[in-house]
Amino acid sequence: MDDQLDAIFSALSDPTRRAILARLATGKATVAELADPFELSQPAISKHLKVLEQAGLIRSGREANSRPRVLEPAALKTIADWMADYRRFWDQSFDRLDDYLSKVQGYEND
Amino acid sequence: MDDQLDAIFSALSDPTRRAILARLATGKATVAELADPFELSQPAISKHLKVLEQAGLIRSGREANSRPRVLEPAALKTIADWMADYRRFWDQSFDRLDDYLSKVQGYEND
DNA sequence: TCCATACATCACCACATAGCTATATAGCCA
DNA sequence: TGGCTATATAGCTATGTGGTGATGTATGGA
Repeated sequence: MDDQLDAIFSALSDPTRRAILARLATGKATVAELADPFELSQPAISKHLKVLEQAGLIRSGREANSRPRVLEPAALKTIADWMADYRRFWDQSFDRLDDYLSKVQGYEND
Repeated sequence: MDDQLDAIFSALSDPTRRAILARLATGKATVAELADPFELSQPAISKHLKVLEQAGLIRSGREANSRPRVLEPAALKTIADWMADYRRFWDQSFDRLDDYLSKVQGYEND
């Protein structure tokens, strides 16, 4: 799971890849559609997509002869969980809300 | 600010650096203390610390002839803010809580 | 069957990164 | 001043990453 964090953070460290995720947040897209905003070659985009897919941030589908990508949000939850340990450092009010929610939702309280 | 995200995500993509942050979450520490758990040379640790510092994730102090590091949580908030755009994809209940808090805090004065 | 489309993969290059050892620098103390 | 401690920097090597153009592969249609 350390490896997973490595892969996810590393994938997110590139602005092209973050832009691709932002596009996929609006819905699935083909490789050509994802490549369109960039001045990069198609193989370069395919490489970025491979990095994102291996990090678990996106998935590939198959429709006719295109391979549309979709966002895979679970991977982002992985880093949100990692960050939870640090949240208290930057946002105490967040902690208060979290406490409130735990109680409301009936989660256990430690 | 894209550069900042690059630097932060890139810094977090290394398990040694994440372990260093975890240690610093328990309080400030000298380079020697931070290096202790690892089988790496002292210069290797100093390099990692430089990466973390340039990403804004830690700060250096000065005490006698040591240079203790402390956590700098604001940088983590930067990526939390980036992730906020995606939170709806993995946790709808989180959204509900967030709405609740915005309202509650809208009537508070802190 | 043959061609076009959409994409993946290959082979290569330039540069960045992580590690090492050796050495430099800064503060403290005798 | 000289020496000890703590840490940074320099110089080197090996490997990883991001880009390219060329080529391979799968699907759909004429």
